[in-house]
Amino acid sequence: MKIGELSTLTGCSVQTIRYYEKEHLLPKTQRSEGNFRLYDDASVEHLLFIKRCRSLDLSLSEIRQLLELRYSPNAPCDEVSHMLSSHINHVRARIEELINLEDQLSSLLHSCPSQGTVKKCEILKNLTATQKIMS
Amino acid sequence: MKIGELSTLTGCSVQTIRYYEKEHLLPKTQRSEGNFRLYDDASVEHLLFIKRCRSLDLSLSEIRQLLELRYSPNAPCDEVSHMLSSHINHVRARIEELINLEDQLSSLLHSCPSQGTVKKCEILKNLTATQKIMS
DNA sequence: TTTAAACTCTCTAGTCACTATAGAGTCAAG
DNA sequence: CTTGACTCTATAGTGACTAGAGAGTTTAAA
Repeated sequence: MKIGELSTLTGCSVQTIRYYEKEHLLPKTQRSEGNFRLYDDASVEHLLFIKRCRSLDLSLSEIRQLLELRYSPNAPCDEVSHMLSSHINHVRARIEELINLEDQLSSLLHSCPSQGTVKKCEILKNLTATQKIMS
Repeated sequence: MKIGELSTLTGCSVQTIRYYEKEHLLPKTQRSEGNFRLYDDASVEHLLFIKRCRSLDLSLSEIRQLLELRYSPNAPCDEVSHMLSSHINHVRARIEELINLEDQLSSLLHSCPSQGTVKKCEILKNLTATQKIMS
């Protein structure tokens, strides 16, 4: 199959597929006489693996490592779970940050009744000088 | 004061300050005879305003809008709170996404006892084919 | 007075994971 | 034989910086 079909089968855009090849996440494929890339079912599976990893917010370099492991059946499995758990830690930390952020933003929003002019806006005042926001 | 002092007073790197100027978040300053940028207390305050907004994850273009409002004392204050609340919505949505992600990652991690080799690794298996992960 | 260190300047390129073009070539159907 | 859909490579753009080169300026010590 050509790149367009691979694209519709996997939901990855054509440019993304070419980009993954350039980044060595997909191996270089055979080419047709007219220099079109040719793929097979294994390519679909391979690309779906990548896509699934991306949907879990793994970086391309993490995915590169996973792909290497994937094709090294006798490597110890620790590395996989280790990578995953450190990734989970990142996600958790980010959630904490965002929850904190949401708190601050809410306080800020409620500090102004949102009537009148900018001159008296408590939001802008709070943004200006203080590090603490009164709620 | 010169850019280095502004940098230490605000905690913004020198490059960042120059970048903000280029992006019109900071006005162009006076220059010394030797072409060094010269700042005053108002610059410190201005930059701290930007920094505070950045710490709330507002984009530079949002901050540009806020800065404009800040110097338009008679503008209605609605715009400020409107921007803020739509930003809060973004943050909340992102939190939801990440919590979902964390669930998936945890399930995935627990699907493998993390002993033995890659060949039998349930994580890689789950990443490969299925869209659902068994927990 | 010299000179070395510390600072500043502009300009350019790199980061990440794509996305969007331009301009050219290939292929199948009508 | 031409039209349209597809593909190719190469390049530039995104956001918010960061890092570096290579040059000029200032300040302090020797």
